[in-house]
Amino acid sequence: MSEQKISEAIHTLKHAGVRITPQRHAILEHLIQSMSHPTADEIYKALEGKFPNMSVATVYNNLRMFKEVGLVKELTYGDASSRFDCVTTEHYHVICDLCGKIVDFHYPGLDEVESLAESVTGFKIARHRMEIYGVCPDCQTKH
Amino acid sequence: MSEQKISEAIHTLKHAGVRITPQRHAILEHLIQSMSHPTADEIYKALEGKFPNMSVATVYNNLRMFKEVGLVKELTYGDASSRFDCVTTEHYHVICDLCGKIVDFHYPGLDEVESLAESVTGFKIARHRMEIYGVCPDCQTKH
DNA sequence: TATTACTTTATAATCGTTACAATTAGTTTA
DNA sequence: TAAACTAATTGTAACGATTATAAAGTAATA
Ligand SMILES: [Mn+2]
Ligand SMILES: [Mn+2]
Ligand SMILES: [Zn+2]
Ligand SMILES: [Zn+2]
Repeated sequence: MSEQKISEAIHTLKHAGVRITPQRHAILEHLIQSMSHPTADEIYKALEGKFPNMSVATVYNNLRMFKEVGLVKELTYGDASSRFDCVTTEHYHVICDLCGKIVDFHYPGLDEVESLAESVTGFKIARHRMEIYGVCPDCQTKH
Repeated sequence: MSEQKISEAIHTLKHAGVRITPQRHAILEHLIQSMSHPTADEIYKALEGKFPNMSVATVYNNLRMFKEVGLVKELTYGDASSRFDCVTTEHYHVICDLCGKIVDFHYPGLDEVESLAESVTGFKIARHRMEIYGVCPDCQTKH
């Protein structure tokens, strides 16, 4: 289960010459075990019981670090906070307009879109992002 | 040309019971004639010669208004400012990773992605967003 | 142990955006 | 037309997420 993933991640960090501090370990563990897409502040609040003195800057610092070594991806949205995803394999997200729930959505990739964009615009395309919006099953039943 | 579009937009506004103030007209005109995707601040700066006393709040207020009546769409990005697009027909954007240039990209729409997402997740899908990232022709030649 | 580099912490600063209250301008009513 | 009402603009304060900075703590190394 997630034990496996945590120790892999720690190995990656050690290999990158990064110290495994208690705070760092806890942030990583929370990210992996939560199975969700938490914001920096959600992580901060989730850990304040265990680390009453941890600074919110520590959460941000470490999330940036994790991004740099490829352990997490940042999902950015307009006004709201960024969310962080430790599933770094290619996938999309379906987001509920009402409650904000984010669900992973695996899809074959849109290579043809990229190659068409490349030929039409002359850009050298590197990647794309896509999110799909709607109303989740829970919110549908709640009227 | 854009004259046509401006008068159509003004008609829409009047129909919505909105006064056409000089500031409002200028913001609208700039949006339509610029043929680009300006930020609120870019609009503000572009008009400060003509309206030295205009408040930045006026730009934001009117952009929100335009959005509400469907004249413009807001493109939101992570950290950076929102950009505003007065082409409200369905299209995508190709964005340069180096200079930030935004180019329209028309593509048949991804209805199959939406319907697959709907069946897989149980969401009632309403829409999606997609952006494609790469390096623009200009930035490619500048090495 | 002394030195060094890394990490955390606390807090100030930044930036885009919005809220608010006062003022101005336009519209309707008497 | 004048008064009353409504909409819009302005200037500025506030907000919220994130980053910068400097001081203090901790681990690694010599
Ligand atoms: Mn995900
Ligand atoms: Mn566009
Ligand atoms: Zn929902
Ligand atoms: Zn470019």
